[in-house]
Amino acid sequence: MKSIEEQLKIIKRGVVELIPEEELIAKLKEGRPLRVKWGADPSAPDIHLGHSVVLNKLRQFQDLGHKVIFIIGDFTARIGDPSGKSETRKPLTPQEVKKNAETYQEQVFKILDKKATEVVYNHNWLSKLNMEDIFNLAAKYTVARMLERDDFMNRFEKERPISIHEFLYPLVQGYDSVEVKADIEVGGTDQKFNMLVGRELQRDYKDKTQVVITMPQVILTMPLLEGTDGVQKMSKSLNNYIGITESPAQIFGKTMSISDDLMMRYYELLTNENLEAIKQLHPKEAKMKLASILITKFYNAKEAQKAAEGFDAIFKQGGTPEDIETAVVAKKELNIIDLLSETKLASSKTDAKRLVGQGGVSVDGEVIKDEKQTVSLDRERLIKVGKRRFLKVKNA
RNA sequence: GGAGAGGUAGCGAAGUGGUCAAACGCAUCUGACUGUAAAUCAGACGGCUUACGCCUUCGAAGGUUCAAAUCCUUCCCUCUCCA
Repeated sequence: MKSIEEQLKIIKRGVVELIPEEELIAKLKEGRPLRVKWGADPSAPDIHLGHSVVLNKLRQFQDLGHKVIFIIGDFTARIGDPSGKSETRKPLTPQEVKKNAETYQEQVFKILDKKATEVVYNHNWLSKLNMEDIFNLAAKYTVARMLERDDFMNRFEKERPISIHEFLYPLVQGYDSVEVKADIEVGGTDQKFNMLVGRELQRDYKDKTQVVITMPQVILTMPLLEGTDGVQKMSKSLNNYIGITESPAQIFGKTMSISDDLMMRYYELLTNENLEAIKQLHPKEAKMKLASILITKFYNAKEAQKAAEGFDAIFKQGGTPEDIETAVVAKKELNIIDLLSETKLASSKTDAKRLVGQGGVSVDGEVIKDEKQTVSLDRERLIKVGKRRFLKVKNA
């Protein structure tokens, strides 16, 4: 095991806040594998680069000999979180949760070391709490303190609804820390409040759980990664994400489309590259390198190489990518509009007409201007919509 | 329980009987320019139709009217103040 100093150096890389550092040092001095908690809600099992910031940190802990306790928030996912206003997230069935949780794990273990990870489901203890337990839990915190949380305060000030049970979420998450006897909890800066609640609850429940917790969990917050738009945090609902299960070509393309400023941010949070050295590169070269690093991480170096070559082929030489999907259409010949809508390249016929009218559609490299044009499928045709959507179409 | 305000397209926000498929902003999409970047500029942005036009949309359901996002009734939901 590395020295305390070495461990601290690695642990602190990229971290926003470490609360409190002295306690972490004290824990590290005990020389045992620490229990590092990380919780996830399996309602949308799609991990993207934003999540990977925290996952990388967890992996670092594992590489230092510590253990990750991965809590799958299946209980909370089943209840549903109504933070949106019109679209109350519908509660998931146990089957859905189970399926999501499995998918989630597959993705998580692209980054985490399975051997050093303990996977637990929080329904195991949460579903056993009775009304009395819940009252006790709820009594630990006050409304004023709950409203300290940014998210709640904002909504409160903007006169947006906050449901009572949402106040329970931080408590429940904190209670998880009690159950799993966490030494450290890692999360995004948006989780700071919830994680701090965990600290307090661990102190409060010290006697009840009969666990000797010398010190409550240490909090470690990681920055929230901006999405490809460079402004808002990466999230699936904003459609500004790069998912780790996306194809190498997609990851490459999306990475290339981010702004130069954002690129440096990604380098900082997602790689271990020397930032000064990167700044010396031509921005385009640097961006291609970043894309390759990411693909190597989620796939392998070969795929990264392939994606880079494919990218060059398309955009430098005006060619097309190699792995284009092929759609099969029943008819031998059909109108370009129908073709676009049937292959889902356009969301509707009106949309298809718009695209053609704006010169955004080409077949076998030829731009189609006339929306009445028919496309014969006597052989495979290559359809291109916009700058980066390709589809091969052939007759069945 | 009482009083008041409000629910409009992905989001924010105008619109208070016909000229409303609904201004404007953001997001998105397409084109130009580029490094498939950003920024900028131009255009599009409910659906169906070659088109005239037709159909569906303004919390929900009914109703008034030649005509409703706009008026009436009931219901659902949110916020504020009082208790």
